[in-house]
Amino acid sequence: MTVTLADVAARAQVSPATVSRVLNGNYPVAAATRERVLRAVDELDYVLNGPASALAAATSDLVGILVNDIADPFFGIMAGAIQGEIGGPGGRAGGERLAVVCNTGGSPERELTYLTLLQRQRAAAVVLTGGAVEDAPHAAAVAAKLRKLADAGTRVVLCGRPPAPDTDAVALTFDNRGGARALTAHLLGLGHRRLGYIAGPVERTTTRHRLEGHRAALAAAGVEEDPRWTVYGRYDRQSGYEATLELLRRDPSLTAIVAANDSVALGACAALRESGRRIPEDVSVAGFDDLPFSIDAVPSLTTVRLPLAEAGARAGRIAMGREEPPPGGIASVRGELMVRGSTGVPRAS
Amino acid sequence: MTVTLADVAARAQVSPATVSRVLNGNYPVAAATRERVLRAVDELDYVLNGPASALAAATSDLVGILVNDIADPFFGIMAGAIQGEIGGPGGRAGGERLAVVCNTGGSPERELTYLTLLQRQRAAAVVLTGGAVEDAPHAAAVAAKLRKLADAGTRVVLCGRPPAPDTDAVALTFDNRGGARALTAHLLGLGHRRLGYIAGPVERTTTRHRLEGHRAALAAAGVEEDPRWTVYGRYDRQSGYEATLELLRRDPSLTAIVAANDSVALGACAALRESGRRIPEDVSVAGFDDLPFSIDAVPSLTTVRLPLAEAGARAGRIAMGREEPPPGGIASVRGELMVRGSTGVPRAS
DNA sequence: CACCTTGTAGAAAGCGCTTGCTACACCGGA
DNA sequence: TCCGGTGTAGCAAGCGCTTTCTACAAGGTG
Repeated sequence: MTVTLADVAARAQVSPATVSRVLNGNYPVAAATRERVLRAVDELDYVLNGPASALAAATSDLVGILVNDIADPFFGIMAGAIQGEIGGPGGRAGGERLAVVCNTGGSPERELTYLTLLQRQRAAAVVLTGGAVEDAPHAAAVAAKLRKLADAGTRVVLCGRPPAPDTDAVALTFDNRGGARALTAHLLGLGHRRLGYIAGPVERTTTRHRLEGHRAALAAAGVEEDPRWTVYGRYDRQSGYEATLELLRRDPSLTAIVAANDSVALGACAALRESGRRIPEDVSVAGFDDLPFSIDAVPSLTTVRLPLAEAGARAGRIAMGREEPPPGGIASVRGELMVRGSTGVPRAS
Repeated sequence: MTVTLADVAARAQVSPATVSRVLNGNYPVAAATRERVLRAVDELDYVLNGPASALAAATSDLVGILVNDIADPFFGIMAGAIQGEIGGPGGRAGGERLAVVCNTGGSPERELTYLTLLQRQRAAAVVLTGGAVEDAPHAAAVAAKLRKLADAGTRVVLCGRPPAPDTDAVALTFDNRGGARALTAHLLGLGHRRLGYIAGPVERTTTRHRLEGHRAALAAAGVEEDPRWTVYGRYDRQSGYEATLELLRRDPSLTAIVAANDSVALGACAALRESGRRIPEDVSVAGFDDLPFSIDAVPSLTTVRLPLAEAGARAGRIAMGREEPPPGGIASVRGELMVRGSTGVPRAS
């Protein structure tokens, strides 16, 4: 059998209650007694029974982190930063929490199921990252879940995700619109007038916001947009590759391609190169996020840097109650335009 | 208050035991009764109390996945694949498990702490990914933990990690040595004789194995190695950048650089380019892993493809008991040499 | 010296669920 | 009619911990 609290108590010649108190450090215990207990714990190699403890205390030390795609560094970086603050190991004494990353794969059902699972585990906090799915019933279901979680005492934080109305979830949103607008404005400033846009999945808020920013910039500059210039895809490299070929087929005279994110931009570069076009002499390319590899693209990628790690860390701290939530529970995190080699003045047409 | 089993039982006019049995589906319950219970569950919006359930049943539905760096796609891809098989949501009915990814940051202490945390939660299975740290005391501590976990009924699987002796953990190892050897042999075949090697952190098994493979290839070709040609670093881009500068300083006549992994190789490319060298005309570069972005490097990266997703999926299935472990509990997974544009014949010196 | 603090430790009542065992119908066969 | 299945459901005993309440000793105070 495994060692229990009672075994430790017997060995240390104290009551189980005392052992529990020593372990939790939330009650005065005489130094000598504590010593004895700790020695017994050590000798017996005792490990607390998490479920039992959670049941009795009606709280758990689990913190859930939901991500759309764990293989995507965008989420990996945020998750890492969040987890770093949650502490898990390495955190401040006693407050050892198990930060768990759940991969929804962008599927609404999985998202809900994971939330239920976390609710079932009575998680201490939940952090949802990345764009939400814009499906009314699903959004409502998620909001209801979040409300229920909050009611049960779980702290809910959204990181890089739009606020959830009717929920007291704290939201740290990325200013996707603003970033996209600045990016496209940069391109327009260089003289581009025929810009292709490779969007992400239609139903994602991130997709919509970035596209809106792009269009706002066009509108502000008085550039009329051709509907053929927008293609929807996924947030991965291959999607960028395919979408670019499609874009070129529709209008070979495009002088710039704005991608939904850096991975997509990389795919776009590959497609352009294969079609014999030079970057940026023939076509400029821009991404979004500024993931680590973007600077190593050739030419290096013009993009919008999102402070993924910083935002994640902050979300983590808020989830742990170690930092005040922003006023109103909502904060917008701005991106920074990184102008690099992949964008330049358009070729004289 | 939250809804409990008893509330559901009252509502459905049955005993708590019956409700439990309906929910777990491990005992015959009359269809009509089941119906009634399920309706009550639905109406009350009941969510099982995980800790209580785990305590009573002495098992939990948690599965832990330990990774060295969650922001690194190498781990992200594996973790995603493992999680996909673990099921979490989307898995087969009833078997809903919470697959949790824990980020050790490559720190031995964190690794141990996470293992303890998982042991505390009475995890159903644990998958450790990536290279282990080669520190005798630490290795022993981990082995002891793994043994204890196994004793407690937790299935332990190592994925992309060398077998742990004296442990009945199933191991799916990557053939780093063989892959590295093939890679360097390729370079030697092209005519290179002066090859720089950028290794990972010294204490990692992965680092050692890849380096050994590299040296084995050199030895087999009768090429004498200069100690100055090896530099140790981290597994990230910046490390590759810095190490390359160091390598060039030590010996500007190198005609090829073999990197510990693709990220490092990317950093190496950047450094070479900045120093005015062309790839592969002046210097060939090779990576390892074949992460998604490697094919988009310019020129695209010669590397060794590791079947990350496949291995992860297999590890996940084994962890779930849905696939037989390999004979002897150990399987070696081979990499595949991907020859691409970043390697070529050396310049005529 | 009685009395109240203060500091420590134990007794015991759960926390919400699972499950072995028991109980009760109801059925067909003897 | 009696009896041994067979199919369902309930009882109740925990699972291993936390925490309230109580107990007691020691020390200070009037």
